[in-house]
Amino acid sequence: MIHIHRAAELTGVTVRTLRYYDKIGLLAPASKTEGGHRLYTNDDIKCMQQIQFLKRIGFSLEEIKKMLNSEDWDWTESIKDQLAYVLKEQEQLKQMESSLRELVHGIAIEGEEGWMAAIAKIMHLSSKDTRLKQDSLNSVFQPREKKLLEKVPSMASEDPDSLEWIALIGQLKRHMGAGPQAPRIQHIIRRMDEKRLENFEGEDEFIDQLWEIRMSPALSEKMNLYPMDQDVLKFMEEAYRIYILRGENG
Amino acid sequence: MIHIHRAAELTGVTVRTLRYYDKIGLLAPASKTEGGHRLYTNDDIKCMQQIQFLKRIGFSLEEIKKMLNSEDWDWTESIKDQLAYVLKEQEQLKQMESSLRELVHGIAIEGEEGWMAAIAKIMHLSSKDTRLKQDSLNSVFQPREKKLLEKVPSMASEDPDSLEWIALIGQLKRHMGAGPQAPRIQHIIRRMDEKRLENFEGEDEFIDQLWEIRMSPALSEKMNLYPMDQDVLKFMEEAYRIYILRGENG
DNA sequence: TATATAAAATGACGTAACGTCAGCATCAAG
DNA sequence: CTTGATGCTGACGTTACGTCATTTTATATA
Repeated sequence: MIHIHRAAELTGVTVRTLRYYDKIGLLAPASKTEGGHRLYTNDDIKCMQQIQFLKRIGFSLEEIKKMLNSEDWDWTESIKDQLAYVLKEQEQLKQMESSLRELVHGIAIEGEEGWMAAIAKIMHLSSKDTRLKQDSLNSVFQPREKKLLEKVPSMASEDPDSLEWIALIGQLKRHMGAGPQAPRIQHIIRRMDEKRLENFEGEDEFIDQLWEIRMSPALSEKMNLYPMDQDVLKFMEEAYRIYILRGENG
Repeated sequence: MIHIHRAAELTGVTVRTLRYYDKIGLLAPASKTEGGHRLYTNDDIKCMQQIQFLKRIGFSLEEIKKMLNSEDWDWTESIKDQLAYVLKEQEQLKQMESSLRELVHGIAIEGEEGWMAAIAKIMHLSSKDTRLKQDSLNSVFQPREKKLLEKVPSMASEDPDSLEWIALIGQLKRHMGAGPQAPRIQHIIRRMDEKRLENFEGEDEFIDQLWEIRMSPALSEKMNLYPMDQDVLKFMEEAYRIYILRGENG
């Protein structure tokens, strides 16, 4: 005979929870004192732990009650249902995660002041009509080039290559104040050039086309490329010019 | 001037929701008629869509209200928090999923009558030790070095420098197959070395210490550093050795 | 202008799983 | 018999609305 405080300790829940479960008829203690104090047995504790488990895998108290009460319960069915539900929840959370990462990347590059713009941009992208994006994509590129386009950094991606593009652009923006010939900037540019060669080798006319798109913010946004400010682009061009010149001379 | 039914259509929520948001002070319509009918403007609709977005990524109405009201809000902080929360939820759901799958398996083997036994087995797996972490951090580093530690890439970090570290490690891992002397690898290593000099100049013994921690996966994980596999570390050391040698010779 | 009808308003109650507080009863020890 | 610790019940609060029930307003037609 265990009183309620000890039972709460043993099962890891609060006293209130035990009383609540008693009240809703989920788990009544084996006996009570004359004064009405609840007295739990070891079996009650075990039952409680089972309830905790079923709760952890996502069943509601109402469902658990039904399961424990009815003798012949279709376990396979409810477990399958629950599995489907859990999988759906995971999908949703993944979407949330990707939206949040977009926001993180957006703010990292645009600075905190640009959050409103960042949200506006992302809102546009994550609106339910994904077909518009496909349409504009189809209108500009041929099938062969669409495969290449997948290698271009899109904001939501976690893949290391895309991630570094975003990181490099962010650093470029952050250190713009040092001027285009600063070593730190030149290192970034060199790294960008390396990556350009590695990822898009021999596809120069494709790159050119892409470049033009980036110069038009509206089009870039439609196509889900990471939007870059005009001043960053100008700065980048300038730094790149210097990089090429040094390469030719030294 | 749009009345409430149309506004509900445009934003994809119910009429009740709009009235509710008005009541709790989250979004009041721009004006009302004499009789008290709510009249929304286009700006109201846009605001509503922003609210919908913030809701979709998991913020509560209370949080959204605070965000929209206060002018200077720490977006990075709340977004980071939210991301952490979402990731934690995903972890939980994954655990649920695996438990559910085990249950399916268990019932398939034991038969429906054995479900009690199946649950008992699986219950064993779910213990909960989440202590430590701050402790281990305090025990290894002095205060001065903890400040430096903040510059080290942690998994939840959003700033471009940290992001690139993660991206570089990811790429290293991905292209390990090419061997340590491949140009692509050597470029990554060079970039890492540049960043090391830029971010941690003159803190060599700290770097060494960090390196040791990274060699111990358990400790590294506890401290929330980006987890690196042993083989990646070995590979990186080898590639770095080659990089240094080439620098000395050429 | 009177009326029929659609649409809008407010208010109350319900949800899931408890937390928190108030006020009173009971238990074990001294 | 007192006292302090513990337990009891009941009520209200939480989130983001859904679902009535009742009443008021807006608009179109006769």
